[in-house]
Amino acid sequence: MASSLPQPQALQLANLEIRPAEFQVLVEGRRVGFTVREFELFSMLAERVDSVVQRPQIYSEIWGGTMPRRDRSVDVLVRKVRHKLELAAPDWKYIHTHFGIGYRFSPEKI
Amino acid sequence: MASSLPQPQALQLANLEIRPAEFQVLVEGRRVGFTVREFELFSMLAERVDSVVQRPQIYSEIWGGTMPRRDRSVDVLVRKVRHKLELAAPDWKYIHTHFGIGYRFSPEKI
DNA sequence: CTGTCTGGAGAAGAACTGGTGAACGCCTTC
DNA sequence: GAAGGCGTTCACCAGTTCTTCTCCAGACAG
Repeated sequence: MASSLPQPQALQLANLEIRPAEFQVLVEGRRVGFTVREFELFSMLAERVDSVVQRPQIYSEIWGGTMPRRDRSVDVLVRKVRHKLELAAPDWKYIHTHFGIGYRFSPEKI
Repeated sequence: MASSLPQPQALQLANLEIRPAEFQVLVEGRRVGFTVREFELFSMLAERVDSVVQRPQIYSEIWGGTMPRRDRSVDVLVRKVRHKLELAAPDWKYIHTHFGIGYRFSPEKI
């Protein structure tokens, strides 16, 4: 029957298809396979394309509360997200580091 | 929101024939033998091929209301559906788990 | 060039989610 | 009223994910 589509809002961004309702991201049809946490990070950065998001802000949006000094959770999560994106799209770069500040999401083909 | 009545004749999907009017599914001619509940789960996933359906959504569509925390009804039902499908088509995989999210229906031959 | 600080990378243990088999209760049927 | 089918619940186990730790490379200041 299919009176309505499964994903009312699927976003397109560069070569990515983002399906918030499913916690899924597809690169040129291939499923990236983020976990829930990873998807949260990905989508919060993707919502702010091209702007640098500060580390403590990322922390508070995903974990809630204030980021403890010396906490590395954000870095580790960024690494995992980068890794999975690279597996799915080896010649693209999405998350850029801004030293001492935070991260910026900008899809760039190498 | 129980969708039960308006089903046309048989649908074909991969090696499956779905007969909504009879609550039955056939794999290459063999009857899978779902119960009503099992068929409900099967068909709600099958209607959304290739998209991940969240666990609570499955629950509310089949049982109605909100899924209680810790509830395992969906898992158990998925297992039964998987089991019967496997008996009927041992070298096919239909229902895929997305950890922490839900399930996705995509017929795949092994 | 050297020292210091920030982030990248890999790995181990903890915590959590889902898989699985079985028991239980409710109906229906014989 | 006994038996079987069905749906639900429970308990235990396995696999996945999250957190944390340690070590290393790169950036920046002096």
